[in-house]
Amino acid sequence: MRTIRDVARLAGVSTATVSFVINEKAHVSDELKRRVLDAIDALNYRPNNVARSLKVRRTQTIGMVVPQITNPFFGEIMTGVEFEAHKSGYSVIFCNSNEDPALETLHLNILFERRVDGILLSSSNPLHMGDRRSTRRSPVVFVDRTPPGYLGAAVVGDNLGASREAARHLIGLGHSRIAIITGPLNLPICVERLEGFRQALQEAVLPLADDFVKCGDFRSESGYLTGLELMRLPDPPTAIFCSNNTMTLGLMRALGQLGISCPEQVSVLAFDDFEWAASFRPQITAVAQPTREMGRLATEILIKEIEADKAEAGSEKKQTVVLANELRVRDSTAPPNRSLLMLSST
Amino acid sequence: MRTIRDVARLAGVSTATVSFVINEKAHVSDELKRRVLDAIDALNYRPNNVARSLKVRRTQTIGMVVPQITNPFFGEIMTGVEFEAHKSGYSVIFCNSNEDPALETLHLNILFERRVDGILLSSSNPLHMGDRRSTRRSPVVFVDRTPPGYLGAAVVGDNLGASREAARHLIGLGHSRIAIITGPLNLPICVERLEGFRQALQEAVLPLADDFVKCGDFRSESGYLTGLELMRLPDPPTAIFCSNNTMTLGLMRALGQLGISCPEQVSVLAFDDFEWAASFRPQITAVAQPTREMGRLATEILIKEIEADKAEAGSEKKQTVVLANELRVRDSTAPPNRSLLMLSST
DNA sequence: TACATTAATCTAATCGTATAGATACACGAC
DNA sequence: GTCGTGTATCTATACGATTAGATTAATGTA
Repeated sequence: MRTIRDVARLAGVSTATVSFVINEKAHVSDELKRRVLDAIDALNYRPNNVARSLKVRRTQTIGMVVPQITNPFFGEIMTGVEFEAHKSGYSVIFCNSNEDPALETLHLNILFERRVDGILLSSSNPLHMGDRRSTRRSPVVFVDRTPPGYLGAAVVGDNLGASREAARHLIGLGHSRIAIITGPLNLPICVERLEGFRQALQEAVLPLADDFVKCGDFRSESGYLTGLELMRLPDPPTAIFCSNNTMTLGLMRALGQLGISCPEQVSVLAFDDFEWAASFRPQITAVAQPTREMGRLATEILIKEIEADKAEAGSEKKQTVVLANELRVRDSTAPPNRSLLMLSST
Repeated sequence: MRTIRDVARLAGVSTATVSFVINEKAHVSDELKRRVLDAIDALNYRPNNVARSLKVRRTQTIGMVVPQITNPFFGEIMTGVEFEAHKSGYSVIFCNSNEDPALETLHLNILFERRVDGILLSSSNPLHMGDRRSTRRSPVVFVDRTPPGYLGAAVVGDNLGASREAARHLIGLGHSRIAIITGPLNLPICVERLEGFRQALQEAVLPLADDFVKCGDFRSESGYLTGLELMRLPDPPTAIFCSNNTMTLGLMRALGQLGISCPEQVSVLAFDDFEWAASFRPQITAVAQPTREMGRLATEILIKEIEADKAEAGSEKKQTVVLANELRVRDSTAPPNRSLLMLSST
């Protein structure tokens, strides 16, 4: 492997000069510049960024930890992250915490030891206090999921507002027996989604039976199981609000298995849209979050913070940015069908 | 930021001793070990992996370049990669080439300058010869897509065999007017998929009209457009074989828009399965590739090669591993319906 | 001509770690 | 008591780049 010294020797200059032409940091005469470039070419030299990082104390790398690398929701976020990072000359290391707080902490430590310049975190750790030490070391921007009570830099969706709007939509269609499948309630986003749902029901003076609040774990299987439970109740709901995309997949599978048609017998409204939702039946009415933009914006903010760190240590106004979500009404929600309802409950 | 020297000073030992206890490379007395660990704890010291990498000339990092980070197909592969890499103590930098050969080359160069220990590549560059120089520098394992005529390390699916089997399935149902939507034909995998399809038709002595071979670009939109073209032919096909998942989404959208029902009026068979295929109507009959396993296995092979490089320069038997694909028959394929056919062609 | 100023280039230290080789010490065997 | 052997620890250099500060050359000015 060639080094900057090899290039310097072949070009008959000092290593400093080679460094200057590579990084365009100082003016170098045309003559020397040519010789250096020729030497680089002849030796097929590529700078070693590890050495560079050690010296300049920046790696041009950001780390991102997500709870489910498989979930297209995070896939879209990652796409936005990769795009924005690459645009600004950063590479990104993606890590999968698999919804496991311990694994998340492990990943954060690994990333720190690699001296990433900053971290994007979609946390699955509700007790994030213990990690303050490790996250405080380098700038962190939270994406989608923040720790409870967190007030620093973050980019999130309007979970409460969107859920309230979603529930209103169902109520507006005439539903009064509405159930919700929540995610793990130690995550703030899940509490917010439940809270928005509750508010809408309260506005409309509708009851919310305990039976109608099912707590899942964001995995497909839990959507399937809680879906079965709900629809096997003596008086099943006429509409279900499901708190994320993977659980919705499970829910739809449960309906299919029970032979319950949607939206004729039960309406389904999902949090999180999927790209392919428009290609199949029923087309799901969903709350769409601007995922790619979330990733892009979080990265932009993080990089701004990283580069500000250099200039001034004074911590800027770190703010949580809340992006608006959009309710996309499609075919899976419709007015309750009383005749069918009677049929199914006999 | 604390360094190993700070730890050594506080513990009253040399940096070598600290290094030994951290890496467990040599025996250190219990007494000193305790003092070192206490000092590490007191200073909240974290080793700097950048410096370590420079010294030992390994970064414990692998780079992966994929054509579409958004596509769940690659998402699954990445999941397998991340899992296996983390298991072996490697981090992974994911890059998105966005099906752009120039961007792919740029990413490969960036990864090389970062001195990744190895590279996983799902190439969108059909003329990959020019890159030999850059890819030869560190071990490379191709995943899913290989360059034409490539014979080195790779993990791929059995495209030809699976396509042949898929076409046989359609033929077995009684179809004789079968169309195909291919991907870009400069990619070997696309040629293979077309070839397998052709072989099955030849076996059955069925004709393949030029009209029935549409070339897409692996994006949803091209599936939509070619789908429209196919179904607007004077004599449209009774079955369509679609070469990847995103184009299938477009195709289904086209059918929906034209009011053509599947499988009653046309059967659809897709290459690439989706996790959610079982949750919606119609449930798509698909060729499922073992994506996660592809990623996992490719990573395992790559890491084995990396760690062998250390020991012996002798290039092992680098082989292309072909994983079997599975045809999952669901609802989107059925025998052609003659009465409906008559109806639609008048 | 002598001197100040500026620009181009070089010298040498540094980033934080790993590790080869040197050193010191303890323990038996003779 | 001497010598060899093995173990524990330390000293000092190297990894490959950047960059402050020194040096040299070129130019302008009085």
